[in-house]
Amino acid sequence: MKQKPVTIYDIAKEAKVSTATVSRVIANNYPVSEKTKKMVLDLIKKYDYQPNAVARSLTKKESKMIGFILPDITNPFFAQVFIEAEKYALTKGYTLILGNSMNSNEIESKYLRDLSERQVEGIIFMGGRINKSQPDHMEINELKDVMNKIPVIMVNGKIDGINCSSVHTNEAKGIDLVIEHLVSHDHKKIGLIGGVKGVTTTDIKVNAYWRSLTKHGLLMKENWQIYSGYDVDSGRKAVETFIHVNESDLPTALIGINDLVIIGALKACRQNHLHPFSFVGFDNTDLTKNATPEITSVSHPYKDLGEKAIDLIIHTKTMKPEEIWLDPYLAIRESTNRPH
Amino acid sequence: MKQKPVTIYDIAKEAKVSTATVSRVIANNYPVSEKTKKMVLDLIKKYDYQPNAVARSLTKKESKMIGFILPDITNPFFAQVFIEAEKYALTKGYTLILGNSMNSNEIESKYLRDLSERQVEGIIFMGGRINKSQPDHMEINELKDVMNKIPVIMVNGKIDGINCSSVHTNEAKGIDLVIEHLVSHDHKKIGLIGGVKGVTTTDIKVNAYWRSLTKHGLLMKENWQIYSGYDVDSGRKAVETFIHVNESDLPTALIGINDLVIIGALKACRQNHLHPFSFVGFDNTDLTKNATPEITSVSHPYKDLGEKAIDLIIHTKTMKPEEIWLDPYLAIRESTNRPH
DNA sequence: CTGTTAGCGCCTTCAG
DNA sequence: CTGAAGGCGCTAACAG
Repeated sequence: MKQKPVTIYDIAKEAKVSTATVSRVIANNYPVSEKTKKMVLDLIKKYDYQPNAVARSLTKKESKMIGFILPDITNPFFAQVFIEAEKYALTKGYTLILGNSMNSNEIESKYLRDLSERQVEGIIFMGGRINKSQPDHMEINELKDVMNKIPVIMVNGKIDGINCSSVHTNEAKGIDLVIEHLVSHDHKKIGLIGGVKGVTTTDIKVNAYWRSLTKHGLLMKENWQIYSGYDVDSGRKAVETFIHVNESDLPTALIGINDLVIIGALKACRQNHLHPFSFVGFDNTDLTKNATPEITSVSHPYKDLGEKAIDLIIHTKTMKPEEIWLDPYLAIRESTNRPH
Repeated sequence: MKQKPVTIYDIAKEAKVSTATVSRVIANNYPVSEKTKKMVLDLIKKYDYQPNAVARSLTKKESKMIGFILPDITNPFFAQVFIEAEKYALTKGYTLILGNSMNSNEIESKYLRDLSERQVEGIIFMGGRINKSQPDHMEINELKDVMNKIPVIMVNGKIDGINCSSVHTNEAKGIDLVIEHLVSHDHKKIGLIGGVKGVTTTDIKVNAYWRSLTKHGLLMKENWQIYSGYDVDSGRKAVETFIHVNESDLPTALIGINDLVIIGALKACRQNHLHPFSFVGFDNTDLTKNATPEITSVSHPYKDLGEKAIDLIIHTKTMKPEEIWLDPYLAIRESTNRPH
């Protein structure tokens, strides 16, 4: 089964030319006579010769690989960004290596190291340590070590003390869009649920929420903003505390820190026969389209996010750190209506 | 920012030993005096030296990378398997390279080629060409070419004319489980929707469906099995044709070829005020847990699927092709009840 | 247009 | 226990 691989040398020998010539016809970046070119090409086909990318990487000192570290590809939000990045990278001749950290710091570190040893030309980082407002020293230092060797860029994240390029969804603007939308549907009492205080993206959204309420002169009740986490169950729990705490004075619309949370909230409301709510998610994952009712959600500019991330890696060698901000948009669906 | 990388040679020089010695302390597989070992280790730390995995791959002729080609990582079914494989691979010292084919034949071919050039030690293949009952010659030949060089293994797929190792979910058994479950809840009229005739997994499920109905002596109506595709919309469409074709004589339970289809069906039923149905999905993705009601679904043995796939790659060098069949189980949820 | 010659960074005999 | 030397497969000057 495993045949010994044919090398550029084998081809050269049989073609009675030098390896340099073979290399040239493969790279096709240098004049070679039509005749020898054809001959070499024929042999390449005959033996199904494939250049050894590892050897090439070693000589050229470029691996044409880019690392991508994220917490969990099973999460459609990350998967969306990743796949856009991959599609784009492919057109540029790059291959991505995905590292799922599973929210484990050690695995994150392991991949950081592994990818760098594998000579990836850059690492795209999403989630994990780059979203903590208080990352520890070790974590920062590891990143810095890697950044001494290859460019690291962050998607929707930022760490104090690390100065690298990044692409961001303007999530604050996303919240603005939601609230404008709700206000235009006559909602005056709007709640925000989910997330964890101290996680960058949560903080951004929460701040934007309060700012936007103020701007629209809406009622602000501290109890209408509830931290609870990021999964479906967090959404359910949030609704329950909600009912407890706010009793009769409930908002007419609920914004989830992400889609999972709002789905949990929707389920909980249904179980408790609470219908006056409008629901808005964040991330615009498939979940929102598949839910009943279909849920309005803020969408990241996935394509741009992925493509810019790749561009930053490819070009960062020659550029100084750059921060790119991209606007989200609102995917409006059935879950937002006028309050009764 | 980009400092010139420190090599094994730099370390050797400063330690006044040979590169061989440094190599030995790194590999830690050969006697080296404690003193020089410590010295080298200190220097490695001092310069944050990391061995160049590309160079190592070249000399050792092993890349410690495994390729994984699948249609779309955004699909939680594939993502599940991939992530289990990745976790396991990591413990074995391997890194996975993911290739999303986006259901494009060309991309599939491109990755097949790219991964093989990158010297991955094997390729795990899911979906795409390995699920067609009539793959074309080109597709098969490409696979064969690759298989001459490195092991290829298939997950839940098989092609005539290709003889390689594979891991499978026993999907027929999954259908059996569903029907038993439904029968035990007094269902006698059971439908199956979704899928495409000629796609291996669909064919398996459809065959199992008829066989199981026979076995239980249930009513078999040709119109109760409807091909329609794999996405949410296919589910919706299936229900609509259903209503058209079967008019008053509707089954009391519906099985979806996968979770997406059953979710579409659920939505359509709700819109048409059709409530007597019980619903069962296939794949046990998060979708089923997040739906309302939560949907009963057949679960693949994800962990085993992923781990066996890796094992097959790692060990296949010394073994002859092997076919592993794993049993699914039924995740029972709210969507299956007794018929009225 | 083509061949020769050095490496790329590391590992692995083979001698000490 | 340690060093010297060769080579993995390919590319990039440098000569012709």
